Amino acid sequence: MSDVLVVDDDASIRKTVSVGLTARNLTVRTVSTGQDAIKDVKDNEPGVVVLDLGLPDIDGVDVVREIRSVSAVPIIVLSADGSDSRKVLALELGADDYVTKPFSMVELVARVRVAMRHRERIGTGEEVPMKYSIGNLVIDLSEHTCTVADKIVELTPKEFEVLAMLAARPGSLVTHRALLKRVWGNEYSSETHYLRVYASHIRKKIGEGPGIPALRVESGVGYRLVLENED
Amino acid sequence: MSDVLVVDDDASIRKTVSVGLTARNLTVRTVSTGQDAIKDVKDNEPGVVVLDLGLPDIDGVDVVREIRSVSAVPIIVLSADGSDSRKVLALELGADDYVTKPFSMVELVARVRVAMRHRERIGTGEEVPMKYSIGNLVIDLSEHTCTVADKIVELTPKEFEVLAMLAARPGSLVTHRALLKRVWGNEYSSETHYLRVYASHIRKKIGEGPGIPALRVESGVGYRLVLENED
DNA sequence: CGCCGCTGCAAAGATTCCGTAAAGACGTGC
DNA sequence: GCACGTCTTTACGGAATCTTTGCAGCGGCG
Repeated sequence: MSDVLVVDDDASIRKTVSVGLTARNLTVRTVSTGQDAIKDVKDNEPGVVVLDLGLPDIDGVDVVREIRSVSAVPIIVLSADGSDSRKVLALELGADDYVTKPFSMVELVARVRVAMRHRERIGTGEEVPMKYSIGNLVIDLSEHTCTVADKIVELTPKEFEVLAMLAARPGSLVTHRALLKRVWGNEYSSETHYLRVYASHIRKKIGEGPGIPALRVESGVGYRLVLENED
Repeated sequence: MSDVLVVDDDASIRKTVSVGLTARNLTVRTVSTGQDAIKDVKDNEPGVVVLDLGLPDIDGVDVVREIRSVSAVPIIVLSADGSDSRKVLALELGADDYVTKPFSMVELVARVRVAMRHRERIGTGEEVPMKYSIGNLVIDLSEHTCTVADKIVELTPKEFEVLAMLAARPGSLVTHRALLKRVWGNEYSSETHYLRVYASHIRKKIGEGPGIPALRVESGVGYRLVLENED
């Protein structure tokens, strides 16, 4: 229930985290590989998983996918640096939070506590969808594919992340800042020219027409994905 | 809950207001000094406060300040004449509306009702609602959209902010200064010509008609969004 | 009535923001 | 090294937005 599974190949991090969390009255179990992590989740149903993305055997993103296929346990991802694009992918796949290394123990403990409180809620129906459809556009997070009218559209990683974030809230405005923070990292939150370029690419790739959502800009604020009905 | 505290040193006004509001099924309590008013707010938590600015003991503006420091109760200010500059000050300190003496009972009752409706919203836990509806006008903050009778109205960022601020307190007066401060920043707080231009744009975009709130100006003071019922 | 402050509105100018293309930088695999 | 895909950076025309300005109308007041 209040046990934490820590997954990291680095023994010193396992030690630090383990000691830190134990000191806060949490039961900790540590493993060093993705295989063991998945097995432990199946066997012991931990309360929270703290997962390093850089594992020796399986890519951390795949571990998230695997865990999500069998459990709704909150996952906190440890990413090597802020620009690691896999952390975004991990979040899209259902990870709940991430912490960038190096991190302070206080921070991690805080996140773990938040995740535990969250956990009580997700059991009650609100699942993280693995697939977003807006008209003929389908973003499949688990397959990591984008299709328009059942035809696969090849997107680069960054294009996919931007589009996935917009597709997660169809019709809603997503600010420049939010997009930049999540896809490029906190420190890029004012480099809006990236968005201009990627918006252009995405539009070209998904095309336009009835049933295809349009990527609309709100000048100076952000972007949104809308399915329009021409009058 | 639906009780009104009337604060005025003039006994005849206390009587008039008291009778008028009671006739509309409202519970009325009257006091004659600022001291008593503040005490009553603390002790009895009235639903609305009707406050005369010209009190014998404490300046009305200070009473507003005091009440605001302990309660979010809507305050309707009574000012001696239209040129009383303290009414603007009172509004900026958090009063919700003002009525100039002499006033008609219908007018005051209407203001009290608006204030009560406003209060119900803040009372029900939803301190910062993500959506404001006034008749057919809906401002959705999370989607960042504005619709009139379910049709999307495209607003520029500044237009949206101005309208959202007014929609957050439907019927209540929002001062020029408050609008300018929030939308343009502190240093623009006297450039009222911006407001004239944007008020014009907003009116043109949301249109007018039954169910559509009107953007009314209170000359020299501020703007308000009111849903009118033409007779 | 004339003056004055405030407003609504329109139009033009200034500024910021966007879309697009194109070229350089970077890493990966051959 | 070379080819390739991706990301980053830059530049510029055009669009959208913001700011400024001018003028007419309205109401209060002497």
